Parts: sequence; structure tokens; C-alpha cells
Amino acid sequence: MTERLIDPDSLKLAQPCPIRDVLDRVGDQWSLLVLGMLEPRTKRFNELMREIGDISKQMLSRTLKRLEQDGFVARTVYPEVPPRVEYTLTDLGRSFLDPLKQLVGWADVNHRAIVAARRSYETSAERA
Amino acid sequence: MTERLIDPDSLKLAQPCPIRDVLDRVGDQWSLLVLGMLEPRTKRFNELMREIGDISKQMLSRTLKRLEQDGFVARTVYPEVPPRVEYTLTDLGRSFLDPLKQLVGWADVNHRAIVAARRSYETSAERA
DNA sequence: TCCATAGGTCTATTTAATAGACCTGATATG
DNA sequence: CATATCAGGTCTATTAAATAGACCTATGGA
Repeated sequence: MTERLIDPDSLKLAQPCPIRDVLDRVGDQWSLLVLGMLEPRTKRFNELMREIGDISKQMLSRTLKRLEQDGFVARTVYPEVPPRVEYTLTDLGRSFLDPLKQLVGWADVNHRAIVAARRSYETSAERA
Repeated sequence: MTERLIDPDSLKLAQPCPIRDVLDRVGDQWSLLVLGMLEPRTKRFNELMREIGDISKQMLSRTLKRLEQDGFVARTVYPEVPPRVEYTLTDLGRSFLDPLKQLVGWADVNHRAIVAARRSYETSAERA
């Protein structure tokens, strides 16, 4: 345990790979899903909750906040009671749909192959 | 809390959206990164560890195992001592690189805009 | 009077990720 | 001969994150 003047990790964190930075954000449990949900039109908080079905309030709230921070989504509050809040894709968010669609298209085409691979792995694992 | 014959959630879990199924797998902290690392050539475990730098052994092990299960990656063990294990992209894994590259390209182009959005959000948050 | 509403936040519990010790067994070193 | 080293992991203990669900707000309606 020797002391050192500069911790190498601090450098890494100070200048992270831009691609990792972006992928870490959108590549979480829910972001891609929410962005997909917002494609057809502006939606409200509870509407997203219902459509996704198995996300917790807190996670939806956090996910939307991050997407807003990163400029993917715009949040509009109407000062009514009960409150009304609408979420819309920004131009940046909309431009992201293009690569996202490629990904979804790939997933759609290759899902069967993946399921097959899982089964094959399971059966071949009966070597234990 | 009434009893019911069928839990609706069980149906949801039994027949998940194929796209969510796939995206949940690749859309975790490390999978995309590992797939990217394997693009140029076959690599060994510790080689991946070193290149990624901030992944734990256990997570790399788990990530590789899932990628193998899902058919993205092939694992070859050479029965030597000390052991040698190589990881290679399968055809399926390689085909996934195409949409992944789109995503990486987008991230590369739009990273600046995202960083700018974060800063703008921070300053505008001085309304508290 | 008191309940319902939309969009959250707060807290307690469950789950996942990290760090790091430990294991293997053939070869190299002292 | 005893010991240290190598790669590729697994196991355990600690720390961080996700979930579930109570709670809050202020207004309009029963």
C-alpha cells in the first residue's frame, strides 16, 4: 500500500470514453424502452407506467430525469391540480431512434436464434 | 388481497416481448463493451480484463457466460496448465456488430450535444 | 366532510455488483 | 525438495442499486 501522487483511476474517470459514457446511459434497464414508448407521441407519466407495466415509479422517474438531463426528452409541467406532466422526444432523442430501430430490427430477426442457443446451452450443460 | 387462479404477471413473464428479452441482455453494463472488444479478434479472459480496466472478474465471467449462453460468443478451453481460455464472436455475435456500430457511430457524433445538455440542465436547475 | 386524482418523493427491504481471498496443478526457481 | 508463479476462474463479505409501497400536494366532486 504505497502512496502515490496521482491515482490512475482518477484520470480514467475524468476523461471517460465518450462512447461508453453514452452507452452506459441508454444501456440501462429502462431507457431504451422509454425512448421507444415515446416514439409515436408525447405521453404522460402514468401512461408510460401503464404501458411498460413492470417498472416502479421511482425507476421511471429516475429514467425520465436522466433522459431529460441528457437532452433526449423534454418535460412539460402544466400547473394544474391534479398535476399534468408531458414527456416528448427532443430532436436529439428522435435522432437516436434511427440506430435504436436497427437494434430492435436485429433483435426481432435474431430472437429465435438466441432462444435456440439458450436451449442448446442448457442441454449441453448436462455434462455436470 | 383476494386469491386468483392465474397471476397475470406469470403470463407476462412466460411470454416476454422478444425485443425486450434481447435488449435486456445486451443492454446491461458490460455486454456491449465486451462484444466490441471481441470484434478485432479472439481474446483471452485476462486480456479482456486488462483492456476494459474497471470490470471485476466476477462480472466479466458472468457477462461472458451470458453471451455464450445466448450464442454471441464461443468459449474454447485448452486443457493446459495454467489454463488458457479463448473467447470468439460467433456468426450471430458478429452479425450483431452491425447495429452496434450504428449505435456507436451515433454516440460518437452526438456525445458533445449530450454533454452540453447536461451542463445546460445543471445551470437551469439553479432555480431551486 | 372527505375522497379521488397525477405525479412524484421517502423509507424499508430485496437484489445485484464489487473487492478481494482462495483454488487448481504443471513448470521454474532457490 | 520446498516454494512461488501462471490463467482463469469461484466463493464470501461488503457496498451500491432497484423495488415495493406508504405518503404528500391541492383542488373539484359526492
